[in-house]
Amino acid sequence: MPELPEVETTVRGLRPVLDGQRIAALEARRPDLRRALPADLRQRMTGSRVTAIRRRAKYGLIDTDRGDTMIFHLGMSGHWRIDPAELGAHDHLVIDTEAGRRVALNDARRFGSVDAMRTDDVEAWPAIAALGPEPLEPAFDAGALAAAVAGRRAPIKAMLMDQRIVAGLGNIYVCEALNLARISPVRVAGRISDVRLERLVAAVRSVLERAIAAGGSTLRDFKAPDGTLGLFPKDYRVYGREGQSCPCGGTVKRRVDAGRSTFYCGRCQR
DNA sequence: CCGACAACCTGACGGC
DNA sequence: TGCCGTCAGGTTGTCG
Repeated sequence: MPELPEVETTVRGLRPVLDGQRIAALEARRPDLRRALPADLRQRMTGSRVTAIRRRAKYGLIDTDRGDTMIFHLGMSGHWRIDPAELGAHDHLVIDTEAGRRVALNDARRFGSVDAMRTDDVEAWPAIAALGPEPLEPAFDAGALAAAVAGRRAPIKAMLMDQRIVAGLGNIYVCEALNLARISPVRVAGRISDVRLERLVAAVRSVLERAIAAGGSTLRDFKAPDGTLGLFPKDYRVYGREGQSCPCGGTVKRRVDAGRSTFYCGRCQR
C-alpha cells in the first residue's frame, strides 16, 4: 500500500476536486473490496457537500456537511483516478460532483476498504481507536516510543510495522528509517538505548517528510491522483536494492521477516 | 506475548 | 509467444 506518504499525497490530490463540492452521484460498482461496502453508502453520501478531506495513518477520511464520513484504505494497490477518460475493470467506486468532476477508486487487488460512519464516531471506530501516534506529530517522540516498546523482545522492525506502536509506516519506510538511523531491523526493540531511539524518531520523520515532498513512491500500482508519479524511489537507500551499495559503502542485504522482505545494511546498521 | 504463516486478489516480471 | 513460479506498498486471523 500506499504507506503514509502516499495516502497524504492522495488526500492532497483529492482536495482540489472534492473539497467544498456537492456530491451529485456515488456509484459502487461492486459490493465489496476487502470486505463489504456499507449498504447505505450511496444514500449517505449523495447530495452531501464535502467539508474536509483528511488523513489518519493510512486511512483517508472524507467528511460531509451531513455529519457523515467516508473512510477509505488503499490496501496494497489502491489509488484514486481523477477525471478518468473511461472507467476500467478495477474502478470500484465512482464519485461525481455537481461541478462535473469525477474521481474513481481503483484497486486491482481489492485489499483496500471503504467504510462510512458518523463523523463524531470516527475516532472511536476500533480500527482508528487502536492506532498509535501520528509519526509526524509531536506526540511521537523518543519517550513515547521507549514507553511503547518497553519490555518488548520483538525486533524493532516488527514494532515499527505495528500500527498500534506508530501509525502509518509500512515495509518501505520502516526499512529506510532503520537504515538512516543505523539500527539493525532485528535488534530487540525493548533494549535499544534512548539515544538510538531518538535517532530513530528523527529518521522516521525525515524519511516521511522527504517522501511526502517528493509526492510519495511509485511502485507497481501507486500513482498520485493527478497522474503524476511519486519521485521518492530514486532516493531509496536500501529498499529494493539488494546487492547494491548502501550510502555508507556497505552492501545492501535482503532477508525475510514475517513473510516480508527486509532490506538493510549489515555494515552500518547495528 | 511472540512470530510464523495463510488468506484475501490481480498484475508484472523473469526464466524456460 | 506462452506458461509457470515468484513477488509486490497491508491487514487480519489462526496456530504453536
